[in-house]
Amino acid sequence: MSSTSEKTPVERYNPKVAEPKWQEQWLLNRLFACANDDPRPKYYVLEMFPYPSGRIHMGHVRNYTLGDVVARYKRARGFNVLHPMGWDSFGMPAENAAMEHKVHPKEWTYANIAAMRKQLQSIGFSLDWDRELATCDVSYYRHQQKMFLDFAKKGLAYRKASKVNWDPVDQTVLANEQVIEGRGWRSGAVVETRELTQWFFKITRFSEDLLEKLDSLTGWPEKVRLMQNNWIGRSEGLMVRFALDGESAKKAGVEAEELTVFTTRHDTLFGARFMAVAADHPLAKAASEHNPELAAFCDECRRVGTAQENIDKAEKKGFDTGIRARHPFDPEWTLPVYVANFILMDYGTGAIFGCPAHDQRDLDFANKYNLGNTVVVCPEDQDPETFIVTDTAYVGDGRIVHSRFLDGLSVADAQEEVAKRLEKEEFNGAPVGTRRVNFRLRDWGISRQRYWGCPIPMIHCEHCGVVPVPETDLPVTLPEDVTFDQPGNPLDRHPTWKHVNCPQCGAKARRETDTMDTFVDSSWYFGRFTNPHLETAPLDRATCDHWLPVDIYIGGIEHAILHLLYSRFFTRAMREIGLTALDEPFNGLFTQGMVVHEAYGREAGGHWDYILPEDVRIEFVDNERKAFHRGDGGPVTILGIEKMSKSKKNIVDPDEIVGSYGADTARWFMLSDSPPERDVIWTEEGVQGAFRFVQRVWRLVHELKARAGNAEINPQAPFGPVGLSVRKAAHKALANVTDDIERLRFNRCVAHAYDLANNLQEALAAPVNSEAHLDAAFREAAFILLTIIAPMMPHLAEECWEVFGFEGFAAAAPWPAADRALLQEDSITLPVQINGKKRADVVVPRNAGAAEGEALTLAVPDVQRILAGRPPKNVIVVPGRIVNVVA
RNA sequence: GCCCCUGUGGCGGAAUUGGUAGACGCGCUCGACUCAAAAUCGAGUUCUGCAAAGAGUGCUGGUUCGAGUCCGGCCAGGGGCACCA
Repeated sequence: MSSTSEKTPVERYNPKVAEPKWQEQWLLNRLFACANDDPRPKYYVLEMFPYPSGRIHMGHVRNYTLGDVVARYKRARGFNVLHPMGWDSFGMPAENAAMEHKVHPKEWTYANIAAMRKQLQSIGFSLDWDRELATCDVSYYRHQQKMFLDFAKKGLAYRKASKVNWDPVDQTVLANEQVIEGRGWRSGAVVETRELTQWFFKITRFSEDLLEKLDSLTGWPEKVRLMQNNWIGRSEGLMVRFALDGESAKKAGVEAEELTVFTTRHDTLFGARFMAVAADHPLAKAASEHNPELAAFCDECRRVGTAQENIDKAEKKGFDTGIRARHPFDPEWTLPVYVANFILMDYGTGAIFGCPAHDQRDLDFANKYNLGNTVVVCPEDQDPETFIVTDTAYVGDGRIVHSRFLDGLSVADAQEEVAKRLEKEEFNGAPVGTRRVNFRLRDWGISRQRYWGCPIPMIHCEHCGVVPVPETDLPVTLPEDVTFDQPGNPLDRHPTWKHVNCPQCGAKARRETDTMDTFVDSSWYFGRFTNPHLETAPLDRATCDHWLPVDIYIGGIEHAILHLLYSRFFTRAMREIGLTALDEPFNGLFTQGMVVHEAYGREAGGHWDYILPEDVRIEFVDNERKAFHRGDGGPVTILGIEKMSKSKKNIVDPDEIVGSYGADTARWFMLSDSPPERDVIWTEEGVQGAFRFVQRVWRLVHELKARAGNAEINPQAPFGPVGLSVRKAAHKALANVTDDIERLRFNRCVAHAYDLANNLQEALAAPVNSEAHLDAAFREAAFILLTIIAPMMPHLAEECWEVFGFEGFAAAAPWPAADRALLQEDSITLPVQINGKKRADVVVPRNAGAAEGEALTLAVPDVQRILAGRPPKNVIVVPGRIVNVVA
């Protein structure tokens, strides 16, 4: 580059050279390796680990950038920071790849991991790679198998029959999310409801605790706590045992003498008109045996299944079993017992008493079968004699009516009265009523008919039943010689793998061929990171309890329930088997927004032909943004801003961005525009803006270097006006960034950095010939500027650090404290409002009281002009803030 | 249906938590440099208005000396749950 100007232009900053250089230096100097026995206070930063799909996407870049800023900042603040990375590496896509590309899942997965590791390293995340783990490593999942056995011993893992979505073509269980419009998402086959015996984790043992401890998770977003609260779904009610009329039961061929229901509205017991049970209820099954019509009805109910759409469409239907139940307060009063399609077997007892007047579903049902209704709760503003219910049930509060001894009571009092009486009432030697807390939460079914997962270490023996694999035989490893040329579970059709001898009796037995849900793998990896190479146990208790809970856990909101709830369950289960003393795994939780991008397309024969952003050119025509195709120049429609997805082609590849602008630019842009919890819109202009700033910092640092001395700052030195303003700007920025980084307000940190750069540029342009200590002020300002950008743009900071010759690495430098004395001005300018509108300014001494403030305000010419001689009615002086004159 | 969140310039957003609305960035306009472009630098950019001034944080009412912020009622957008007895 040639130059004719006085200043020697600085060569542009080249991230392609600088970034790999510093990444290598950090690694060589082991700056991010973290020791368990370090005496400094600990800080555990964790981002949700990725599935190794093959390439990282912008969502990953955002997620790990957010975590990296915190990790680097906390390191600078003197913490021993644990910031690890791993791979959630079991799961379906590897098997799909095997089926489609004839590549072994293991090979595919580890190749992806290698590629993605390289990508992550190119972005300069300060990760401790010594602790890397993949859940498909035998050294990881062997411990999971051990935990499974320990859980089983404690009753936390068990087998039971349950209904599942079964894909008859792929011959596997599908999760609810994998059933689209009643068909398997891969095969397109109509999904059947099957009753299969599956392995479950007893998450419901901790329902109460999982709910209660939500209150202690003050570092979690309110929204996530609320979602978990709803998911666990606690409700208080009463279990009520209804005696069955013997004669009618006998006629129906049923031996049962009673029917138990769960209710939260026992105050409406006198409004009962019928009873209803689920199609799978034992009573329905027993009665079906003697009644083919009823059996057919029950089959029909089962077929409708659990798909949401069916539920929405389905009409309330029932079938009278002929059985009659006796009212608990009046043996002469009998109620018909129906089998009904809207009763769920797995909530409560699978049976209800129907009170049509005060429950919409019951009312719909009663109206269809002409069962009538009795109003027993009357709204306060209604006359009990005239208040009736026809099509809309009344579910609100009110006075109890038409209910014998309950009349006149409130809903709450009536519930208490009913509970008290029925607790004392006896039937067959036990109380009729029992108070009961019921939860919506159900146990976690973990069996998957898949190959690429953690094998469940159990053996089925004809003589001994289900027998655990002896611990000495662990791990149960996946066989490698498997085929994917036909549907179904490769483990099941492997010629030898499943054939084993029973560990108890030695007879020929069958290995469990189901593997675990991949959510199991991710439910404890955060603990494993604390001691990832431990061979003798999943965790070392002391180490685990030292590091956990995770101080800040960062990831997407989509895991608000599943992963986060499962991890909370696992922590409790691990506590029961003595692995930890921990209450909760994650102290702080941050849910980041998505990376979204404009989508572009052209209409082509009734469908949208999407176009990659890189093939689109944006121009302004008459002040309007227009898009054109870079290839043929034709007009392109700008579609909405959406989540980056392959199908809409609105994706930007991190490698491309890092390749053309560098990692720091990508990181800076990710942090700059939107608050981290909101979606960020990825734009080419925004990236260029970030890149401009990278270059601007580079130039600025060189200009500062040219003006700065080598002397350290002496705060007592007599600074001139420029030096003082430089120092004030620098320390203000430092104080602001410190404050905002602690609260994860990175978009504001970015703004403060811009502010400081603007201020410094202004100061450099100021016509100063000589001013005492100005060189030291510039040196200090450069140091502060680099300190505050270092967590966000670590490579640039490092390169500039070297330009200035500051000591050591920027990445290892301690965080300086802002000089608070510089943040206070001697006199301040207060806005003056007159009747709430800003009209003037007044300059007052920093410590001016209300009286002095008022006097100075009333002396301001503008104020006097507006008041025009009239005395103000009131003057409110908020010291240091504002003055409001009421005229 | 129930529960929750969010509405601020052309755009992303800021506003010390009741105290100067629009920081900072993007975009746009004008100018300087250049043969030219890029890069860079300077000026401007909520709306109406030449200006003085006035209006302004989804709409509407209220509390307050003072409301983007608090309260009531609407409207719009987004999310979660849902035959849960």
